[in-house]
Amino acid sequence: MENEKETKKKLLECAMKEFSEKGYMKASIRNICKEAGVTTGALYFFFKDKEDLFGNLVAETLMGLNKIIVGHFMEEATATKALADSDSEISIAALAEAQGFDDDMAIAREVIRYLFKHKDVIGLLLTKAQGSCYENLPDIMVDKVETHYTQMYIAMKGYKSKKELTKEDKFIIHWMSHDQIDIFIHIATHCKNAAEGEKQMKNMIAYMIGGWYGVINSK
Amino acid sequence: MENEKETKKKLLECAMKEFSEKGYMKASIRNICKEAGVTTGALYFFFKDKEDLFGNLVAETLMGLNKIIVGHFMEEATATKALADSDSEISIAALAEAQGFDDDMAIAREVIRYLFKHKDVIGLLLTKAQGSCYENLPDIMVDKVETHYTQMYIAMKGYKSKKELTKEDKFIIHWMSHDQIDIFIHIATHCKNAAEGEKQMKNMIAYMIGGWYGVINSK
Amino acid sequence: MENEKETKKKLLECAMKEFSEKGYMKASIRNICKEAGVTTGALYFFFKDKEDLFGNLVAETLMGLNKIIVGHFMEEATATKALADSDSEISIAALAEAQGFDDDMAIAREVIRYLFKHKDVIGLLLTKAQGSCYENLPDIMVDKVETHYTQMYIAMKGYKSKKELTKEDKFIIHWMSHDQIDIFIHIATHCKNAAEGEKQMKNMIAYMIGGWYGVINSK
Amino acid sequence: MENEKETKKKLLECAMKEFSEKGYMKASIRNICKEAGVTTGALYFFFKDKEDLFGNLVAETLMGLNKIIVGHFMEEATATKALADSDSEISIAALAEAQGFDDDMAIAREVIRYLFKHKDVIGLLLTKAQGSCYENLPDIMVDKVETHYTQMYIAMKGYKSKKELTKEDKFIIHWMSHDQIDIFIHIATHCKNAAEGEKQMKNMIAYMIGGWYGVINSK
DNA sequence: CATGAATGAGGTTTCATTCAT
DNA sequence: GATGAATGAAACCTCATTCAT
Repeated sequence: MENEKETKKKLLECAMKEFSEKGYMKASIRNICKEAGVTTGALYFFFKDKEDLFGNLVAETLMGLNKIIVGHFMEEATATKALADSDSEISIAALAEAQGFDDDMAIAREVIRYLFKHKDVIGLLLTKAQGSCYENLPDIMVDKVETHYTQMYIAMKGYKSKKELTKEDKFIIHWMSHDQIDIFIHIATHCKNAAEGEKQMKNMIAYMIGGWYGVINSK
Repeated sequence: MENEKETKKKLLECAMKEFSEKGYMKASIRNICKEAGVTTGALYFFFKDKEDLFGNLVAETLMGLNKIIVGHFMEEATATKALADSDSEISIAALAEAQGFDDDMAIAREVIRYLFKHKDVIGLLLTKAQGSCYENLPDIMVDKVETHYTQMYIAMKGYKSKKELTKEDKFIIHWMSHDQIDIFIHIATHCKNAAEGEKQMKNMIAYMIGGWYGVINSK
Repeated sequence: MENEKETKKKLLECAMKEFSEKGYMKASIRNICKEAGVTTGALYFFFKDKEDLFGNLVAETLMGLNKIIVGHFMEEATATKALADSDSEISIAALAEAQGFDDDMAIAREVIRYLFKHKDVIGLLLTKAQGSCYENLPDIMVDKVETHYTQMYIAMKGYKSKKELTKEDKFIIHWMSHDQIDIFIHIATHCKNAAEGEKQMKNMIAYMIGGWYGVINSK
Repeated sequence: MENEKETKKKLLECAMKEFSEKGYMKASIRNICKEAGVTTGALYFFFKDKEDLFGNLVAETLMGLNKIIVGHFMEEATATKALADSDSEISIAALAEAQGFDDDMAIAREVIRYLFKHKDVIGLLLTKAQGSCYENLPDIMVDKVETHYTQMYIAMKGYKSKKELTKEDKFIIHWMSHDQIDIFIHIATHCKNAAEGEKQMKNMIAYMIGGWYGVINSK
């Protein structure tokens, strides 16, 4: 009863090690099994295939991350949108600043804590997934953030509708969304722990906010 | 004499196609040769191994890129350093702004033109090199930029020496260097041509400058 | 007590499905168990191995079929033999015709009804058994029929003993036996139900009888 | 130069042996290579995959067989059709008999000779191909013969058009077509050589002709 | 009666590379 | 310069079967 999942655990551990060292594609099922002291058949009893094995390593963490990101940015998007529907122009910009950015640190803090709570899995997902179905994860997260940032950008620019967005607007919004995700990735992959991550995050946020205003105020 | 380099050219063309489609690791030497209408033996006459083949595709472009980046940022670094050695504090910041940023567009323009002049090879290097010895290229370029940015940061912060740099300073400098490179990559991979790239670059620079000031001015 | 045979039944059902769809060799024990919602261990409690599982599916039907064929053809063989031992030559041919063929429809009808009563199992046996120990079933049945047909052939040819059979005689007897079985297989696999099978059987019998006379009367 | 295709030949020989002994599905690529004293990679230099290997063994023979069967039965079909378009009813039946059957022996002789000329390959195709793309070969040949036999049946029945064919007619035509092919298979798999095959064929043809008349004349 | 776990051998196919000619 | 042939290792995966519990 106690050691009933010993093998599976061992397999997952060894898989984690192998994937972390070699990346998804170069990781060898044989190696993982050999390391775990088990035949390949045993692995295939627990996991459907290589992808499933990788999935078992990251799925839970990924869902949690997703919940946090979608959750927060959706909340905000709704709030921003509500305000964007009101009349006074000044208040919009003020609010965007007050609500959009000042809250950022809080959100970021949660994200970062989560990232570090699952540091190794996150590392796998962000830098070792090439060849698996998770290889586009950052892009997917960027997409989610982008929706939110588009609303915020519209509000700050004083646009009345999405239709006023130029090609250039869209491009820079995409970039800033991308950069937002990249900041998280950077912190996750360059800081030792959450405490340090949060500390560095302050500058990162200053950078981002500065960047936003740079863009918004540029002619 | 005439067709003796025909085969090599064909091979390189087909290799470019294969690597571009599948990435370094999934690319198949056999496929490349089949496509080129040549046996694998022939390929190994011209190239030492898979890595060498890839290298032949990208080496020249890479060296050119290197020259541009190193060249420019080194020039600047020298100039900035000279100024940093002078006394007046005000002039330093003013200069950093005047010289550091205003010139950025010029440099960026050159880089971008170069990127688009070798768009396909650059694409290979930036997004398809995983598994080859070039997979860390962006990191290497970041390192180069970082030297320059460190000088600039010191100047703008009014530090008197490198020794005043805190851990946080170093971290954000690294991030901004990374982001600078990322901006180039983003443009190279998201714009159709140099003209569009340059157009989008304006906002990108506004973003970066804003970011810098955000960081420098943050308490 | 009640559900103790539930599992076995379920297993047999799923085995039937799997064997029918993929044939003996390609059928997967794992699949069968998965489909039955049971582990492979359970299957091996009820059945010795793959072959035993297949056997359990077909054994009963096979025995019944065997009984019918052997039974009937043996009866006939005895009857024909008795007549063959009598003297009058004419009566032999007349009888062979009168008794041998006219009864065929009755026998065939019974066989066909049986085949369709166990259509699915018969289908398994006749077309999906390759790789199992039943793959030669048709040959075995042919052998049984052949004994009978040999007697009948001797009678119709007016031979006095088995020894008069030439190599050619034996060959065509074997063929006709084979064809007889093939007719049953053809009907079992090409007709929807017994009724249709019986209807088509008329022509088949006309064909066979015609064939026999063709052979008997040929120089 | 002389032994340049030694390996391929060896591989084909061993493949022939393995397929003949175990059938397509149970045949093992590894075994074939081991037997040939070659690594699996070598096999995959010459053949695309298992199916291609099997195909190389049978393709040529199969095409030849096809040519013979299609060729002959098409000729006949044309001839019969031409006659069927003429007026006198009697002549049609007479002709069908005279031309349709009397020529059968000649055609059969050619087919049989061909079968025995490629006895082993034919054996492979007819009894060992299950699991490969050739597993339905007999059915395909039956289809080809069936077209011809349908014309012949119409002529002998005195029908004026295909539309007069009942379901029963079609069924028995299919059967007789099937049986025709089966006769060839039977001979190919039961006779030692062409000479014996041809000898046995006489009775087989008598059987078939008798069968046809049995069917045609049955009420 | 059945589970869950594991074996071990085997399956086909692909890979980058080598080398005599 | 290039071919054709071959290597040998490795890839992922599936199989029927066993057995302690």
